[in-house]
Amino acid sequence: MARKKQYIEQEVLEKAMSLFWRNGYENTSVRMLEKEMGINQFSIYASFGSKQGVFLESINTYKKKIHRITDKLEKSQNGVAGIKQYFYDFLEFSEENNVCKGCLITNTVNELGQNADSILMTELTKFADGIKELFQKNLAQDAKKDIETIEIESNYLMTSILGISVASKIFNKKQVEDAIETAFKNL
Amino acid sequence: MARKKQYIEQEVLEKAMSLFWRNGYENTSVRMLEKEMGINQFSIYASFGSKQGVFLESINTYKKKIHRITDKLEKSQNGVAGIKQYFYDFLEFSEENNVCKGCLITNTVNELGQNADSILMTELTKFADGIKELFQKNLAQDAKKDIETIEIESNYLMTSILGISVASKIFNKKQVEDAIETAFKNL
DNA sequence: CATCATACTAAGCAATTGCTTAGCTTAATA
DNA sequence: TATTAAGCTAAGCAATTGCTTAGTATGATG
Repeated sequence: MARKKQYIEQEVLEKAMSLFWRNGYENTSVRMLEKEMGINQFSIYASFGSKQGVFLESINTYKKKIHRITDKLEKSQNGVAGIKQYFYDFLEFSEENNVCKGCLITNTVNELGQNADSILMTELTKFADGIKELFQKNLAQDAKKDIETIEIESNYLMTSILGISVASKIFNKKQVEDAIETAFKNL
Repeated sequence: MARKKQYIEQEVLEKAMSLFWRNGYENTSVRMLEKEMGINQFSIYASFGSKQGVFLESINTYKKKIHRITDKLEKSQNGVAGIKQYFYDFLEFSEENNVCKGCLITNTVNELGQNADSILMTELTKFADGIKELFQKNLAQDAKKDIETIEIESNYLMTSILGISVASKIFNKKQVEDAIETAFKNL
């Protein structure tokens, strides 16, 4: 017995996510969100509680979006080759309108660091841990690799994908591809 | 025939740099700079013109500070081993009070990206290009490496050091060292 | 000692920040 | 058709942003 929402939360979240992805958390104001999401501030606060709330949901939306390629990695049976494919998949994923935005999660950790709210930080860490596990799972498909090697190489891969994430925002495609190709010679 | 400044510009810049390094550009307000630098806003604007001006000088101060280790890389004659040493030197350099702040230049590029003012962007790019040249110079000390190999491997090294810079802010020392060791296995 | 260019203090500027609220519109129910 | 719970509009809140300025203190020179 009441009025219907004139917007779909998932739809406006996609737009919010895109804005946060491009500009970072602090450099995105609620006024900017208003314009991008196409709804009034009242509606933003009614649906998501706070700017932080919109961001948290944007992170979740991002996770759903990237799930397409993490899922592919999860199902891969090609060992290191599968991980390398994930690097290339990520490169394609982080691109939009020929603008490379890196990884929203990485960008956020890099921007907020220790200052990040603890609920948010938990979400970011959970994602990173998930990726590391996928790397380890795929590394373990090579029976020659023992536990310690897998630990070392997964640490290496985590650092590498961070590098790719940042590099993709500033270097050209050839340079990033050089990096990926050389990075996997070590495994 | 006038009053003397009660502060030394280089001294207050060190403090400003440290604050920007910890918090990033946007998350550092002029009020925070006031407190950290220990001088009034009037003095800040009299000496540096604007917040942007303080930041630009902070970048220069950073360059001078990091010159200690880039200079060591410049003088190195150990080829790839010299570059690996630079990675470890950087790790130590970016640490302060047991808090790892990464690289101020990298942090800034990552935060501001395309939105950075063009004068600032020029300074950032110049620094990155300088590092890449040093990598190439050291790679070239191995006579077996041809020009194309050097180009590819320097692109790889640039991406790697970016990764180390970000990783150092979130991962523990062992994890970052794993990354460095593996990164240099096959160069 | 008097001058006066420069430095310092602290108050205040408009603009923007995240967030709230008063008053109106909508639409499913009785 | 009248009721009413929910959504929407737009104005406005205090706090903070980067920056300025009026008034005062300083100290090397004449």
